[in-house]
Amino acid sequence: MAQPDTVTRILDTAEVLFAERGFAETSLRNITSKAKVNLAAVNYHFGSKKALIQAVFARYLDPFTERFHAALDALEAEYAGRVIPLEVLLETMAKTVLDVPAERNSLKVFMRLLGLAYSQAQGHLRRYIQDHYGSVFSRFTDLVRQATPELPEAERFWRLHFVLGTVIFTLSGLDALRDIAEKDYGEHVSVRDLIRRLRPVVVAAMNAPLPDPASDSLPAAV
Amino acid sequence: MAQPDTVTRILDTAEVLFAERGFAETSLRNITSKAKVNLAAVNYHFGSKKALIQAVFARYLDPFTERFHAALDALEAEYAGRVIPLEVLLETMAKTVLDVPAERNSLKVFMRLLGLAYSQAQGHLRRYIQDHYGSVFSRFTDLVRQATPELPEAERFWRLHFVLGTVIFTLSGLDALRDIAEKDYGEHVSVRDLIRRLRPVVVAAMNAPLPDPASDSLPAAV
DNA sequence: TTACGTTTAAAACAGCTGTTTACCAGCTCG
DNA sequence: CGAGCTGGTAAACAGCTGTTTTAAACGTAA
Repeated sequence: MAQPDTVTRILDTAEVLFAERGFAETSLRNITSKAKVNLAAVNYHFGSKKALIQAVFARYLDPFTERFHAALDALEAEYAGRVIPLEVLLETMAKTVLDVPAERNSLKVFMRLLGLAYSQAQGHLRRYIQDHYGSVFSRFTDLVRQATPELPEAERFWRLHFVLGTVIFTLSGLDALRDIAEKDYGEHVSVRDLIRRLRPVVVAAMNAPLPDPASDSLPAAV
Repeated sequence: MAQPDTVTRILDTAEVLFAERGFAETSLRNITSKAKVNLAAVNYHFGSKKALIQAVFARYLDPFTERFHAALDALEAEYAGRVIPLEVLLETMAKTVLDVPAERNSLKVFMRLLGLAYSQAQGHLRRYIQDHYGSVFSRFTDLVRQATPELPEAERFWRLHFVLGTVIFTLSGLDALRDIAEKDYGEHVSVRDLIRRLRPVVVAAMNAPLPDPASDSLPAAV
């Protein structure tokens, strides 16, 4: 059995270690020794550790954006100008997210990486993701806007991030939570189980009644 | 006005740097030089970097658990055996969380730390928090159980973590999100604003309809 | 074959990491 | 007085970090 490409071996090993321990806690020597690759190969092929991190993300996000754009194209064609319901939009996103890493059976890794990217407050990664993949997100939020015309602009913005928090937080900490759930409720949950549970919660969150107008601070722009 | 204690100076500086850059990315030399304290002082007073990290958390969590227990005591006395409504429980928790760091005006730091603690998949911190502060959480979930008798055990467990994800995720990434919101919607949000927006969403999420039993509207992959 | 660019290998690089050591100031108490 | 303690200091420790350098092996084309 021919070993995969050196570049591929590095990426495969790096994404697992990054997901397990974080970026700063994973050294290039950890990666290269486990991948059975020479240390210098990383700098030769990727240039730097930062670039390697970005490459790990790109390997997930590039196919994701491509398929998500395609899925949205299909939806817009199907609905032919009519408003796409919110549930359909959310379902489509979930399907695409689940679909992309399925080939490598590594949804867990993907979600952990997203969680890490978010919890890295400052730095190159957030900028990189924003710059390279912000447009897909914009397109999605535009469609969500059309699907929820009754929501004020700012409210929709915040609610989208609320549910984003729920999903990333839950799926990125899945292993730890699953251990607790299994111990306390003797119930083994799969990722698919979890998404089934997430759906009604997310929909309810987006459709929640508007908050009371601010009482102890300036009223929001109405 | 005399400089604060060496121990306090270390803690004050450490919590800010940890919140800004994470634990691994913050060296003891970063902390001690900014705090104008000798490098060895950290190991002298705390023993190790790990212990310093735990001490930073303890300074928030110890007062929090104390007040939260007190607040729950008051609630149980007030309701005298009757079921405490879910909204009241959530409101009480929010108030306590807001109350604790108000003295140092550092709610933001507190939430960032919680987010970091959660995104650290493995390691000492999760164990430490679980061991030292798990009992308050258990008491709270017991009360939530009584307030939501219609929810299956496992469903309630997951929904609590869903909303926990929303809150921690949003508040710990507050600065970045606030910048976007301000730029796009010209609206400045305070933490209190955000909690006002969070309330109906969280309540709706907890009260969402139960998911379809193991339906398969999602493609079967994996 | 020679020649060439690509890929791997091992070693060295300077710099930073957490921790420990040895020492000193100032204090209290016998 | 000196012993003993506490808090603070500078220096050194061994080890790991990302990156670069040097050398060798490789496959392919002339």
